[in-house]
Amino acid sequence: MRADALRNSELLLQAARDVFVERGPDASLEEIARRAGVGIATLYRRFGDRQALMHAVVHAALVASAEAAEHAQREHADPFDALTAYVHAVLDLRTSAVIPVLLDRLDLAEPELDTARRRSASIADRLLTAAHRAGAVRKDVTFGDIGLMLVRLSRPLPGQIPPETQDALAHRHAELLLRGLRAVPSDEPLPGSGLELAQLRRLRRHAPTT
Amino acid sequence: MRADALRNSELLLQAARDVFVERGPDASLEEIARRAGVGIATLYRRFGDRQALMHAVVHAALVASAEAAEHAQREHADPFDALTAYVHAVLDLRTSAVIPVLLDRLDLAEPELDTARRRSASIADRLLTAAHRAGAVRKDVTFGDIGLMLVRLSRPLPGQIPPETQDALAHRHAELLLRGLRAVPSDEPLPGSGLELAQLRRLRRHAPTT
DNA sequence: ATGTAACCGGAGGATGAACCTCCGTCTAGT
DNA sequence: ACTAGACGGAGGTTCATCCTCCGGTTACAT
Repeated sequence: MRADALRNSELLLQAARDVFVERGPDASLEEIARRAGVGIATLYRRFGDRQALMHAVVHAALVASAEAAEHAQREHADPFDALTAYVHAVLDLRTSAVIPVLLDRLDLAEPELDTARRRSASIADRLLTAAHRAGAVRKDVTFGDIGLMLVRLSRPLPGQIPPETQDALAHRHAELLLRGLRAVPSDEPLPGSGLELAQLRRLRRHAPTT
Repeated sequence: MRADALRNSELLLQAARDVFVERGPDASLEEIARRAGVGIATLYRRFGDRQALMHAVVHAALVASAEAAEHAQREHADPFDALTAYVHAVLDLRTSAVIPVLLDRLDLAEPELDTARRRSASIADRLLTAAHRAGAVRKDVTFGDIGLMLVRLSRPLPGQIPPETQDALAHRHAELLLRGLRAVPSDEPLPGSGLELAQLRRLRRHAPTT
C-alpha cells in the first residue's frame, strides 16, 4: 500500500468516527470525505460501502481502547488510579461515543469484531473488579453504570462549543463522576441498583410535566 | 380557541421538543407533525415557521422549569433535597436537553424569552447558593457544572433504548452525579476548577490516540 | 531522471426526503 | 342544525446525498 493511500485511510477513519458521533449512523459520507480532506471517490475505493466503513471504525476503536486498558493497568499500581486513567483514555479515543451510535447497524457475530469486543470488555472488566476488590469503588456501582456514564461524557454537547472546550469539560466531568463512584463511609445504596427506589420516588414528587 | 386546536398545539409542542432533542435543530417538521399525530398543515397553521415553533418550545421549557424550581424550594426544607428534587424535575421536563440544541437559532434578545430565561436562571441559582451556604455541596462545584451535567444526563443515549429505560437510567445517573457533588471530608479541589491540573495530566498519560 | 502502476478528485445523473401551499372535508360549540 | 374554524394530505419544487466513471496526478522503484 502506498504511503499516501495509508495516510488517507487513517484520515478517513478518524473523520468517520467524529462525524458518526456528531451526526449519527446515517451521516453523509460526503461530509466524512470532506472532513478528512479527501475526495468522495477515495472513501468508496477504500471502504466499499457504509457498512464496511462502520465496521472499520468500530474495530479500530475496540482495539485502541483495549490497549488503553492494558496500559492503564500496567502503569498504575493503585486500582482507582488505573480506573481513572482508563476513563480519561476512553474519552480521548471516543470509543464510548462512537460504538453505541453504530451498534445497531453492525454484525456483532462477525468474528473479527466479536474477538475485539470480548478482548476489550474483559480487560476493562478486570479494571473495575480490581477497584471493587480493593474497596475503592462503591459496591453498588456496576460495569454498566460506568459504561453508560462514559457514553454520556463522550457525546458532544449540543451547540457551537469549540472542540478543546468540549474535551476539557468532558475530562472535568469525568472527575466529578469518579468522585461519585468512590467508596465513602456513608455508603448508602444507590436508588435503582437495589431496593431503595422509594427514596428516589419521594424526591421526584414535583410539579407535573406540562 | 377551539378545544381540539388547543390540544393539538400542546401535542405539537411536546412532539417538537422530543424530536428536536433527538434530531437536532434541523429536524424534519413533517416528523414532528407525524409524532404529534396531526397533519403537517396543522403545524404550519399554528406556528407559522420553524423559528416560531422553536421559540414556543423553549419558552414553554423555561416556564416549566422555573415552576419546578420554585416547587422544589417550597417543598424541601433541606437544601440538598431541594436541589435533588429540582434535578430530577428538570430531567423529566427535558429542559436541559432541548434548550442547548436550539440555543444558537434563537433570538435571545427577544423580550418574552429573555424574561423567562432570567426568571428561571435566578431561581435555580438560588437553589444552588442555598446548598452551598448550608455546606451540602462541594465548594468547587459551580452552577455551570450542574447545568452541563444536566445537559449530559438529559440527552438521549444513542441506539434503540426504550424511553422508560432511558428515563430510569437518567435518574439513576443523576443520583450518581449528586453523590459526586456532595461535600465530603476529604474535599480536594476538582481539576479544572482551580489549580490542580497537574494531577489530572499525570493520570491522563496513556497510550497515544491512534 | 523517468516510467508506470496505483492513486486521486470531482463532475453529474438518479434518487428520495423535506418544504410549504392549496383546497375539499369534517366537527366543536352555539 | 348550522357554520366558522379547524383539519389532513396531495403534490410541485427544491436540494442534499448517493455512487460511478474517467482524465489527471503522484509515489516509488529502477
